[in-house]
Amino acid sequence: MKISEFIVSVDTVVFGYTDGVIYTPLYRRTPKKGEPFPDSWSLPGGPIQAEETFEEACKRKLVEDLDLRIEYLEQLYTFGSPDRDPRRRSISVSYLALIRLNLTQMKRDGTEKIHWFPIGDLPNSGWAFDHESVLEMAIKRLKAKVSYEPIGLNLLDEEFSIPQLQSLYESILERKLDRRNFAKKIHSFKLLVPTVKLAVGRGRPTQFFKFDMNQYRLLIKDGFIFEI
Amino acid sequence: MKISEFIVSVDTVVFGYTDGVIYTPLYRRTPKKGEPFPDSWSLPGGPIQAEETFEEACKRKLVEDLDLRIEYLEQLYTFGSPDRDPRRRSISVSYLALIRLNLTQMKRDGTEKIHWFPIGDLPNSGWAFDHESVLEMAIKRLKAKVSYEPIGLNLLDEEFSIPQLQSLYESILERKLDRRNFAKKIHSFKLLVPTVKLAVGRGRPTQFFKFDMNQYRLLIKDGFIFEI
DNA sequence: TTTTAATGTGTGAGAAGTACACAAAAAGGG
DNA sequence: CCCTTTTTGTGTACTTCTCACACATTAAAA
Repeated sequence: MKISEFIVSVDTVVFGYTDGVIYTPLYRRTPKKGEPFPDSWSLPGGPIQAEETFEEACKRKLVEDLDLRIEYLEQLYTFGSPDRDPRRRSISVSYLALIRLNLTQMKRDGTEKIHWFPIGDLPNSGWAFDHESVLEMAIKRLKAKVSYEPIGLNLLDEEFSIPQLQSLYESILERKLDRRNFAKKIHSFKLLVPTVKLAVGRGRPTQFFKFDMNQYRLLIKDGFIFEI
Repeated sequence: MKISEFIVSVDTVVFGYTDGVIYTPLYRRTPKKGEPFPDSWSLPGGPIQAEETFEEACKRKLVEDLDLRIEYLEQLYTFGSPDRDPRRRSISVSYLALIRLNLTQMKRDGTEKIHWFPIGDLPNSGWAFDHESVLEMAIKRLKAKVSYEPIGLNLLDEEFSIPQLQSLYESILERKLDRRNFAKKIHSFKLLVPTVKLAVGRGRPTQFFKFDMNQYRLLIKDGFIFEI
């Protein structure tokens, strides 16, 4: 029997959050001889090297191409239909990454080959490979997972307020939540520890919190389920 | 930059159900020159061919090696740490499959290289590659998914009774469920259509049902969530 | 000083989950 | 043939969670 070998790449869907909007960076492919999909939008990623794990490859590419530090990384899905790459058979292991968005860096990217798109306002054509499906799947996964695991926190600063957390959830889930019920639920977990008060902006000053990850891990072992 | 190529395989965790027990078939590797893990237990699977999709490769291997017809197939996870195959870098895209168990076939398998293990009584050593982790992950996925998608039905005959369905759930979830509350919940979905009555065995005869998949798909579009 | 904007907190009604008991139908045993 | 055993089918009360909703507090802006 003939055993074939394939090119294996990683592609990472990165999500960052600021001001009520979730952004994802896309890379505009430069026209190059022998490279398919010139000028199309693609996810950051590329072939993995002989001795690195998938995760290492994701992180390496994100540092090389976007200078990004990842807070959270999970495998999403592996795409490998025989016709996904017009050149030759290729496999793409896709990942979902969450970061704390750095605004100044994001601004800078706007002028280069990287563009940050709000996930509600993505390009509707000009996608490379199957990357539009990958991104769709990542958005679906984020929406589903944020409801039963506290991964959303990786999109916020380490210290955050309840209103900030609520806005984040509202952005991801695309629906309004009741302020009082949200706070009640969050507090019922007893996983937030208050930090210093910050009084920026109008209105009553907001209490800031940190997430108690150790306590969370303990509760998980006892069968606790975080659920928004 | 050097671009490497890798062997890509599929490995499938198959689950079948009968008499209150979930079984999975494992393959005992024959000692062969150049083949790692002689006499170890491995999942059914193998290298994918140049022009087939992952799913096609799964199905082909299961027919070739086990003569199995699949009711349900979903991608599980992709394993590819650099040291998982002692020979060379290899990638395994793992799948989870559900079948309607054929008892006579399962009996026959017992005398050959395939053994069907109850998932509560797996070998505790002698595993090939990372296949023990793959199977663990598949069991976790099955347990989680059966609660919010009606995939368990793929393990039963097309016509089944409520008590049969309940036993299946109890086997997968590893806990007893209340008969009345279970029936109430199942009926509340209005997704079961009664078929002929069968009166085998002692006790009051049982009503059999079919699952109305079309109706289910309609409800899903309206945001309905199946939840046990 | 008054107004405006934002945060913080409690209560009651309805829905859903959970515990629980008795009736019906058929097979097994004397 | 009747009584017992086994298994299925169904309803009700109690508890828990969900969801809608209003007023007090604090500081900036007018």
